[in-house]
Amino acid sequence: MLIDVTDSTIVASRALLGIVARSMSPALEEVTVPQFRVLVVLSNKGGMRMGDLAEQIGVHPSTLTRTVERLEQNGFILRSPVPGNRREIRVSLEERGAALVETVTQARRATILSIIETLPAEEQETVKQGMTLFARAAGEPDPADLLELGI
Amino acid sequence: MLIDVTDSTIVASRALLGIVARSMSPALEEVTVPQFRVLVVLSNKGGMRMGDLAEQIGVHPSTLTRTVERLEQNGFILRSPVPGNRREIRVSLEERGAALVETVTQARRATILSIIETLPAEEQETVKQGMTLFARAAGEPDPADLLELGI
DNA sequence: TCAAAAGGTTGCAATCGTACAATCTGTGAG
DNA sequence: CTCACAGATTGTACGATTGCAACCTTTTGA
Repeated sequence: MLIDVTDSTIVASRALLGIVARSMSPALEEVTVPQFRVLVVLSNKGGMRMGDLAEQIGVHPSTLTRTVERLEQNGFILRSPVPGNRREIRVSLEERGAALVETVTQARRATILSIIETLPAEEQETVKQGMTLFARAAGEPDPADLLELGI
Repeated sequence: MLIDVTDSTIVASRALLGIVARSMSPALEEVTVPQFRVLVVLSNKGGMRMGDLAEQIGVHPSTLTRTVERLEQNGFILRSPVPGNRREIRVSLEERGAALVETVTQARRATILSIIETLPAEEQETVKQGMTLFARAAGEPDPADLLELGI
């Protein structure tokens, strides 16, 4: 029985992964995965200093400088001086960057919604309860893990 | 209500994605993501010709040649001539490659199992039903989508 | 038999990500 | 004021992915 639940969950996870990957795929024609990670972090946590961003993402500051450079050149983000401190640089999302993340998020939601819509109401309720229980038991995922995939 | 189910599912998907990413992360210290994709395909579909493998993965044959070269040098896969045809080359998993994929799969199962174990039996049942319903409604994910993430 | 097609590999070039070391500018403590 | 430290960028180097074009060998069809 325990095996049953695990198997069901693994199968469902494959379906969800497919959805996530597909939702991201258009974005990956505009930016690379590491670049998208930057956008996602900025979207979740808001603008921040270069150093903090590098730490969040887990790359060397010099690496981030180059990545951010490319993102800025393509209009996804903005680098601006911090008032009152001329050493630090603040990075934040430009409209284009925010829109890209938003597009992916919306696509994901829309896909899931369209799948759930195909179920009768009482089955929707079951899905909701099952997902909620699992999510609660699993706890919040480590953000660093999610970043690995650029979520 | 529809929104509720969608939200629950999205939250659960984040948890599942964290699990998937974390399970993959040790493997990514041994191979790159594109390399891992090759291993996964070979694990799922068995050995095949270079050309077919390139098509499965969606890269140019010449790209695959180089990737496979590296995997072979590190003992993850094997390139062997096809008997009866001296043009084609068959690629298949070496023990080391199979073990790597297996490790990731097992880690994923173990994590999910450990989470589900924390639930009382009747909640496990609910999770099972919910996951099963969702998975069925979602259908099989397009393998090409999954590959995007190296699953 | 011979030319065309199939299957793979090599040469070449561009792009990224990555880190380390060195550097430059600013800040802050003494 | 000066010196150590903080924050970020530049110089440098390397490895990986990627595709295109050219090429070699083998197969196959006319």
